[in-house]
Amino acid sequence: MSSPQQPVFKALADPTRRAILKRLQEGSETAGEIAEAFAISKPSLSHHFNILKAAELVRTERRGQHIVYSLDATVLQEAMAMLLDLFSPGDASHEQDNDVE
Amino acid sequence: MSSPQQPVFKALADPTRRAILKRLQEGSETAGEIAEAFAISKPSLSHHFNILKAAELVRTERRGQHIVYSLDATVLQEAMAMLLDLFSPGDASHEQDNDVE
DNA sequence: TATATATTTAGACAAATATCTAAATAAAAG
DNA sequence: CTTTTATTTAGATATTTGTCTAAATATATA
Repeated sequence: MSSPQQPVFKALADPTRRAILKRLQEGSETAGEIAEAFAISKPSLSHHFNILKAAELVRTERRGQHIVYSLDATVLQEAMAMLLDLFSPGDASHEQDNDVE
Repeated sequence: MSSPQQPVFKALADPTRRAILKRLQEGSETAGEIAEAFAISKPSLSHHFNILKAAELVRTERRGQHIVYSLDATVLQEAMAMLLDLFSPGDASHEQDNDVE
């Protein structure tokens, strides 16, 4: 079994992506709206969107010419659970795979 | 203000490092003991230790010729808090800096 | 249909990362 | 004080990552 949350931790490792999630937490936004808030090019943002989508941290929906991004908290919860696990010695009943080859 | 938890998320992004933390959660170990559990070289592990130390996720203590590594959960809690923040729209009273240049 | 707007894909490139082997350092034991 | 054991540092290298510009795609509108 290989770690299903690897893409999530990778996604969270970048400050720009965390900032995107932070914005989306306040409400859905179009790619363009998000792009306005950052100093990097739209293609670069698009690349970050792809990583967030791959990690299932965001969902997308087309609305006319716009693509609306919104937060998907489900996977975030799993990542949290994994971190929580690091706190709680003893209870290893729901141990996760650690993906070391 | 620049993100103080950037090193933590970077540290957590690597599966080997997460596995190291996981082991330490069960109890402190020497560098050598940890190394035995992984298929990579000791210098490579040492590199990972440095990153974990820089993120303040582990502490070290010399015991004779051995160096004992143990988990430091403090910073982990802060990371958790940041993730938790992503869940709770509305309450922005303890908002964190997002470190986008 | 032609044009404008929104977003993504393609391809290039520099910087960061994970890994390795060889050498250095530190402590213990003979 | 020399040797062994434990760990780290140095330096090299291949891969991954974040960024860019230019081009492609998709939708809306004149």
